[in-house]
Amino acid sequence: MNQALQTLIDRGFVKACTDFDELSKLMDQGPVTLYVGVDPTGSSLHIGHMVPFFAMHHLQKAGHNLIALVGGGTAMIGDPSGKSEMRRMLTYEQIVENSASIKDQIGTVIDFADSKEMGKAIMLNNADWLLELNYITFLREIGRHFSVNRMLTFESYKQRLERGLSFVEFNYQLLQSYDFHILHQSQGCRLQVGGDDQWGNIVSGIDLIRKLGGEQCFGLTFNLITRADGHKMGKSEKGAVFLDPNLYSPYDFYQYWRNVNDEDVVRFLKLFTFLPLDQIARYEEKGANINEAKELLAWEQTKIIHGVEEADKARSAAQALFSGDAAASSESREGMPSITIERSELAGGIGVLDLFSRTDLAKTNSDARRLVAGGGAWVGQQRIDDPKAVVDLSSLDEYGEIILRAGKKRYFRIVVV
RNA sequence: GGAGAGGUUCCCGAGUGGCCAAAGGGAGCAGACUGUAAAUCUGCCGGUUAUACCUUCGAAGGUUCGAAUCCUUCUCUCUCCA
Repeated sequence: MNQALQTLIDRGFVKACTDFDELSKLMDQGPVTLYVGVDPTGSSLHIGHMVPFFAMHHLQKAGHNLIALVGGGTAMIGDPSGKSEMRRMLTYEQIVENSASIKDQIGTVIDFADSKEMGKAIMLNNADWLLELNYITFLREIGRHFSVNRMLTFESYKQRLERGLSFVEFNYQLLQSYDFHILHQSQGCRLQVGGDDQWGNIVSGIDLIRKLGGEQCFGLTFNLITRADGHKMGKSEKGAVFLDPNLYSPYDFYQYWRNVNDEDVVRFLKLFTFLPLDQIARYEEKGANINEAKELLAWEQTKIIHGVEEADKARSAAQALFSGDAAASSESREGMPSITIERSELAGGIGVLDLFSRTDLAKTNSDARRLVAGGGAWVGQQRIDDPKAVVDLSSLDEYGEIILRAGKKRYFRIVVV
């Protein structure tokens, strides 16, 4: 088996391949150009989106060339694969804007700069060829190769037939197949990778290329990553775990990984970090320090996405807080989510409910009230049991700040200016 | 185009004139237990200037002392027929 391909298998990425043996041979012969589709429907990716890119990182290191294809054209339609509802349509401007920020995020894992010892990586937008398509020409040249009977046998469409599927969405597979064809022609792309939900679309792209007289192409899909508790990867109580630090703070990001299930740690270390497998193997032995593994995972992952500095900050903040030493060094506090409050306002006294609801710890006053009633609200080292309690300058700690806490894990820093 | 079923609080899903801010489950939050894990148990789970008040049951009107519940129109979804 080809070394790079074997790496992906060993690290737990691979779900299926159209032809392992042939693909392996091709990859042995030299750099292969491969592509993955990127969904630009949001301004930020979340960690669930990153799986293919972590996989591609390993391929790029092995010298293969990558194409991240932004679905600027297809996003204007919506993909039915595995979705229970039609995606909302976006304007072209939104998509272009999203693509730019998404490229930066992908850039944390794969390298768009031209470095000699690795494969090249580029980003393309299928709007460049889809928007100018002529309907009749498309039907004549592409549409005739698709059998509706066959399409209806695909699992993704079967599900949607239960709930309803618009004609527009039904066309998605043709467009994605056409993308592959275009990339094969213009970039020599031989391989499409993606989540397992893309299997049907990938296979039909390969078929299309063959029917149009192209070379044999390949498809490789990755496991859809699940969590031991059955939740979707990348979803947290706060919503999606976005990569954009403004949507999901590096501290919370770190905490997300720090709190993964025991059963998930090793699997995630393989998938979401670049640590060598023998180093990860240590944590597979029974009796291994599982909490150390979680810290490692959280730090590595935060480092990759947000950089070493943020990773260190998040780690020291977390370590300080959870060791019970909430008044830890001032650097460790910087990793904590915070808001600022005017000194004069604090001097006049602020009700605890008001204060909590101004942070992320409570959404509303009522929410804060429930927190207090439940015994989960803390100001500094002091538990608050009176919803009418008032916080003023006397609550400041030795750093002239106030650390609020909700429950055991959620901290928030009030900076006085 | 015709016939029928239906849109309930984050999700699923009860409720068919007052006892409904709306059963039950899930998710979520908090407490206990722990290892910043899981499982389990307990409480909470629309909003507010909070034992009361305000806004919710697809939308707008109407009947009524009183409507998520009845009537009208509109709208969306699904099923069957063409």
